[in-house]
Amino acid sequence: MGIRERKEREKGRRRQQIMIAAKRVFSLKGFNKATMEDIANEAELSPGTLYLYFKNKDELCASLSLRILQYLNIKLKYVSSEKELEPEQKIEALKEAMYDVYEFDPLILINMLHLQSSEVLKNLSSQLVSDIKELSNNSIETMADIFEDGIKKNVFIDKKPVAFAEILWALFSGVVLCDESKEIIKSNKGNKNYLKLTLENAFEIFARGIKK
Amino acid sequence: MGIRERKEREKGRRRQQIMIAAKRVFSLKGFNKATMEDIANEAELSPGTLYLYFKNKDELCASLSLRILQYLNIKLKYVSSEKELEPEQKIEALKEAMYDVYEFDPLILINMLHLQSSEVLKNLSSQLVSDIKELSNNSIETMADIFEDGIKKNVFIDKKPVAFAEILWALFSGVVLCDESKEIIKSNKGNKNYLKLTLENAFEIFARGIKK
Amino acid sequence: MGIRERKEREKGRRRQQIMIAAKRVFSLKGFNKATMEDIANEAELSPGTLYLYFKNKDELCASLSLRILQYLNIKLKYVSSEKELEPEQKIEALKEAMYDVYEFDPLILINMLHLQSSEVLKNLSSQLVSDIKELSNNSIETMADIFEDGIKKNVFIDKKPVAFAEILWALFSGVVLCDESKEIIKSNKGNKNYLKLTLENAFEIFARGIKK
Amino acid sequence: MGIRERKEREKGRRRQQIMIAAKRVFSLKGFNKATMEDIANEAELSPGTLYLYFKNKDELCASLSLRILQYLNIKLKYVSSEKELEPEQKIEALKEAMYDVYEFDPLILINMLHLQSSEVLKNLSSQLVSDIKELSNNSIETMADIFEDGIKKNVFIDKKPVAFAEILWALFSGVVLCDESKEIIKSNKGNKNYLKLTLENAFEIFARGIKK
DNA sequence: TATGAATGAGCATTCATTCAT
DNA sequence: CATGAATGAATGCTCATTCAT
Repeated sequence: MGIRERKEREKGRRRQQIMIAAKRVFSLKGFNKATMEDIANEAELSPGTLYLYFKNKDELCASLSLRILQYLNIKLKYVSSEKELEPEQKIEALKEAMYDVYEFDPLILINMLHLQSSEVLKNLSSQLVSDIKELSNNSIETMADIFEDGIKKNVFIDKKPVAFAEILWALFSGVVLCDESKEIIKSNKGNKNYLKLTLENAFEIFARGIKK
Repeated sequence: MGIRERKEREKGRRRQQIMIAAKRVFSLKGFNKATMEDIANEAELSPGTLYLYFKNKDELCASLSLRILQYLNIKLKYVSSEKELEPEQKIEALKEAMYDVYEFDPLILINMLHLQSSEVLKNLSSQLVSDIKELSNNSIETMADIFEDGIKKNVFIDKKPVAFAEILWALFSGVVLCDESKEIIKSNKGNKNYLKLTLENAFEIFARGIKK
Repeated sequence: MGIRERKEREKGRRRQQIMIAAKRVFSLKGFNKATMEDIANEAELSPGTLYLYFKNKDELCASLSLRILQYLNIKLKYVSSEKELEPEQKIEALKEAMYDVYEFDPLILINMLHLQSSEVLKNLSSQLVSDIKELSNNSIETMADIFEDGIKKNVFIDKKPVAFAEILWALFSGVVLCDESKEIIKSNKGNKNYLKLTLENAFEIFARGIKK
Repeated sequence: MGIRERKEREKGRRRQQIMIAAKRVFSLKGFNKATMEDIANEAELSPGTLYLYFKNKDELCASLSLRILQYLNIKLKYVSSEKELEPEQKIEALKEAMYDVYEFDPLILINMLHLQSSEVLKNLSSQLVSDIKELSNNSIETMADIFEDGIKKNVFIDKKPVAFAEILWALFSGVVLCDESKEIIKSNKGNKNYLKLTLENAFEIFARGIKK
């Protein structure tokens, strides 16, 4: 292992250390009332050091979201690739994966919501923004794939895999989608109905589930 | 109508005016980056005036949540009381009600999430906190009633009405519940599993919905 | 006098109050070591109040330069307009004017130099930058006019009025010129020789002055 | 050459390398906005290394001034010692020398001005302070000598050699003198009129220069 | 010697809140 | 009631300087 490599790894460790501390402090005090000094104390580092690893407070927060997305993505990819599982088993595995994610970071929803503000996005590096968007899309697609598989094998009903993926997604990070609708609105090609449609799809699924 | 009454009504109008402005600003900048001055400008009032109608910024935010809860509650009560509707029609009406709520204030989710922070709760008057809790409970109960009705009439399967109510609730304001779990955790009588259970219930319902 | 007018005047007074305090503190500690809190204390105001009247520290400093330029400009305009003065008397008046300016604010040179940094210019409102440039140019032109007048009346030698104006100027605010050369360099139309030329002109004048 | 000597020379080289980098960075960003890290990057060294060669940032800056003063001093001494030159040729040579200095480091004026702050002087080693003062005085004296020479030979008018030296000096480093007046003011033995006198002298010379 | 990660004091700036008018 | 100028505590962030390697 070269020196460069070791340093890179060391740097990664520090970032983790800070993010874990941040997670603890955010969950205790909320994003706003948590100060960088709080986080530094929790990480047993000095305030200045935080800025060696994160450009600013918003970027630290967004990195927490990126981290959970990466974790989710790995889990989903793994479930999707398990060839020998039956569709229903895959759904079961998916369910477990989602639980895992929640266990890993119960704050996921709040973190994702915090990204919603365009004022926050201004403070993020474009790299980070595009990473988050890419992982979000990947996750939705992988979830959809899992359902597609069930449909192909005639175990699931048709038409709703994406809706299902989305309602799951909405539960965890609804706002990322919301953010995309904003862009659609901006570009004058769409309207505010995205979340409404998601809810509508969810209702249809619910409706089937509760009927005898 | 006495003078006192008229003044009371006038005061209510001003509060509405401010809340509408706050909603617009929050949706644009997010709760944290929105300043009281922004809101005052949007409301065409001076910053000082805001404090004649709301104790502080957190209470203004919480009042937005209370407002949407009141709106939701009226809608739900109305659906529940429609004796002549069949259970499936009631679900359909419920669905429309939820859409209405979303149309009325798409920010509901974020507002509710913001209440989660115990640091925020400290700043609220106990009156406001209890109002919100009461309306939250009423809404869940009314939703549950609607499903109960269907179960009694043998249109819906048994056991899941509350689960259904909760998943809906989770979609809109899950975090208020989450906040309660926090209190449970604090009092050392419970654990973090509330949202997990909600998700679990949701999965079961989903699972039925997608099976042939 | 309308209310608006009175407020405008009041605002101007506050700006003066702050600038006078800033001048005192800057002269005592230098621009960098002077803190906004120092200035606030000196002005018997709170730090926040400073930002109601000046966008940031750099803009407060630049405003000091603008202020002295305005003072200089008035003095010069007055000297230039005195029809009944002989050229030599005008030069004498100009000399007194320059002394006055120096008495008014001995820090002028340092303030002007501080503007030199492009990093500082970034922090200034474009309005302020253009005001400063305009007044600088006006001052040079008015000085040149005074010498022109002497030349026309065959009291002064030809060709050097602008050079003379510039050498005076260089003594007081050389860097503003320097800054303009920077722009010339940027636009690839010029080179770094502006100050050199100024010196060269000065030398020619000096040379004449010291010869028998 | 001994090892000690070679090391000393090596050390001098490093100091030069750093000062050259500092000069570049200062000219780009100004003294205040330039960071030690900027300078280290420009010098392709690490920040820590800078402190092996300079006690602190202020001392690095002052060393730049010292360097230019040394350069100037050598040039002046050489001009002064050229016995075979006529006074007017010496002035011409002096002029060239000043141009050279300006070419060598156009930032000289700003560097000198920065030394003005008594807060800066506190951070300098007394050795460095006395070196700068000595070289400053030497330079003025050498310039004065050059003019004296012309006066003795009846080529220049009497009385103004020091004034001329000072006006030149004021153009380049006026503030070092200014700084001395400050000390005089501090010790309650003098007043603020030094620069005023300098200007007055300059005016007299100018006045002669522009008359027919 | 050289490094560069870590430091932490210091500071500019913000903004919820107040209060004299 | 309404104002909005003033407040000043709070905090994000910087950067000269240090020190273990």
